[in-house]
Amino acid sequence: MPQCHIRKTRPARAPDRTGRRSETVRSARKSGQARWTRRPTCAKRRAALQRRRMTESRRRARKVQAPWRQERPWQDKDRKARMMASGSVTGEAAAGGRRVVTRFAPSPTGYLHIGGARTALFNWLFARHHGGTYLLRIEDTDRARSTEPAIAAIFDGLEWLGLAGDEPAVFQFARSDRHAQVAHALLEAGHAYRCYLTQEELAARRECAQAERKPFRIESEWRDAGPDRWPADQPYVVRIKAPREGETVIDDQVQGTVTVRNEEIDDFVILRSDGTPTYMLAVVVDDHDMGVTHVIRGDDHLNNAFRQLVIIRAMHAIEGGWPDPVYAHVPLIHGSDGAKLSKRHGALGVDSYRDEMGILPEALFNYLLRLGWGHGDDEIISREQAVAWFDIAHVGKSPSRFDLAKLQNLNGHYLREADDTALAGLVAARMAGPVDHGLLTRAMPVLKVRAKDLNELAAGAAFLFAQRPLAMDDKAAALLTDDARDLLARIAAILRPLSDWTAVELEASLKQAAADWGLGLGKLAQPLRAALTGQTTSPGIFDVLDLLGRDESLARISAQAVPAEHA
RNA sequence: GGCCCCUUCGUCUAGCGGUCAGGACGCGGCCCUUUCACGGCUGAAACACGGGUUCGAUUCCCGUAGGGGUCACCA
Repeated sequence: MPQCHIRKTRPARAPDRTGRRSETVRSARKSGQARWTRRPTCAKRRAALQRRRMTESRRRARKVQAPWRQERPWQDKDRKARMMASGSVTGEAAAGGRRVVTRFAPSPTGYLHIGGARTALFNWLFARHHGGTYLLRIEDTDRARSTEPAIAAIFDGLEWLGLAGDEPAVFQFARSDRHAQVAHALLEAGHAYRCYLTQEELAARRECAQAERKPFRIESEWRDAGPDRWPADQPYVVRIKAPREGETVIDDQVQGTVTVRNEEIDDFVILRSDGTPTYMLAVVVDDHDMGVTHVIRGDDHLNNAFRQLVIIRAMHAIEGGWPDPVYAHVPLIHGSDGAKLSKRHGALGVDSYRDEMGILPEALFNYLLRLGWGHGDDEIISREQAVAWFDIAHVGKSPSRFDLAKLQNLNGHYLREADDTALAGLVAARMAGPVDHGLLTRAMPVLKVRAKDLNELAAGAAFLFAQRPLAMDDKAAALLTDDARDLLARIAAILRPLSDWTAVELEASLKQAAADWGLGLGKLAQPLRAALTGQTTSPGIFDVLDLLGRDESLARISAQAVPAEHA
């Protein structure tokens, strides 16, 4: 009984949320009315406006009669009936009792960018939360733009974030026969037609419409042409027959109820003149064949959803078993200046965050999760918590900006939490010379608290493996005055006979020395730090001494020490 | 331009008719401290605007302004 797709289980979000979302203000009439006041003499416009007003008041009435804050929509028989009558509704179809299947479907045009990564994350999370399946599909039908390295980069990035698919990825290009098969089924059933319009003709019409300042919509005269009129040996595309009356409404899990008049949807191409499928056809067929129940993607696809639904419903009419998927169109991520994310403002591939910026996957995961989704006041959210808490209902409707500072802050947190051995391995790869892993690992606890990315961590660790004579930075050099050098000589004399070279022991004797000399500990610590690390910032000085060990420490101190009498 | 969507501190967000509008990043101050961090405390900082509905709107409705998306034989 494939026709029954009414959801029997509780929906992903609470009914009251549904209500609020569904009552979202639509601005459908805005422009229409504005135009009306400006151009009152156009009868055609007046008629159109009238139509729109009627649909609007009908909608309003529907809202009043259906207080779905309290009632579950699918229990409201009137509402359901109204919706059936008024056209169609998606959202309550699909997944009725079925296992959740989501998918991430990037096109391999270079790298996995940050917006795509978040889409993948939401799909993964949603599937995990519902105990469903998360699939991957590479949309490589654009042969010119799809390359092996690009595909590898996407898998690589996903894996790094822990978002690899549950099954081997589907490659769209390999399925073009199946896509064409569906197109032909549509053709045979009369839901699609051969269109012999050339691209030149189309371009001319488009221009013409533009000249008259009228909206352009393809209206092919081939829509109803029978085989008797088909020109022989002429190339043709296959266009879907989109409905021309009524409206289509999508009950989007993020955007709420979105309604589009069917006259806005044109007869788009599903099969090119060379027989290859278009994206619009391919997604629909693949999603169906892969059993995708929930389509979670960027809201730049919201308009496409209405087109895709045309195909889905036509196929459902032909063979059944093509339920509307549940849609969730997630707002896009913008750059720090609010404009569309571009390479300039951090729309880098996730590999850049990993390789160049030294970001940990946990940090990016957490950051991306919080970008557009919230769970009360929670900021630090683990993978497990994310799976337990994630829901579409709390995905925001407005686009968000990418904030590098916050990502780095989060990264600092996960750095501090990270395992020292693992971290040492990561840092070692970023160090110039050879490193002692044992030493690096021992130093990690005091190093990682003062870094917010792996590069800073590597920079902070550099002193451990520096060769003498130590390079001094400007501030450190300025610190090593004659007085300071004399002090270093005296410190060396105190330290050299020490039997126990431990942080505790060192601290005790240096504090004693400072007291004996009537100096603050800082007076000793800063020159010592400069001599030992070549810098003015480092972990605690006793830790540095301890880490470096007796011989290396004394050697570095002696290298800078000059007793006063010799100065 | 048509269509669609969005609008709470600079940024990410909580908020579901009555809150001192909460948290986080960033920014300022203080504490801790040998430096730098970490940590703790603390301060400045927001409901785009205009109309309704209501005893009462950040919250519901309408509009204005601004922002975004989309309009291919690209995906």
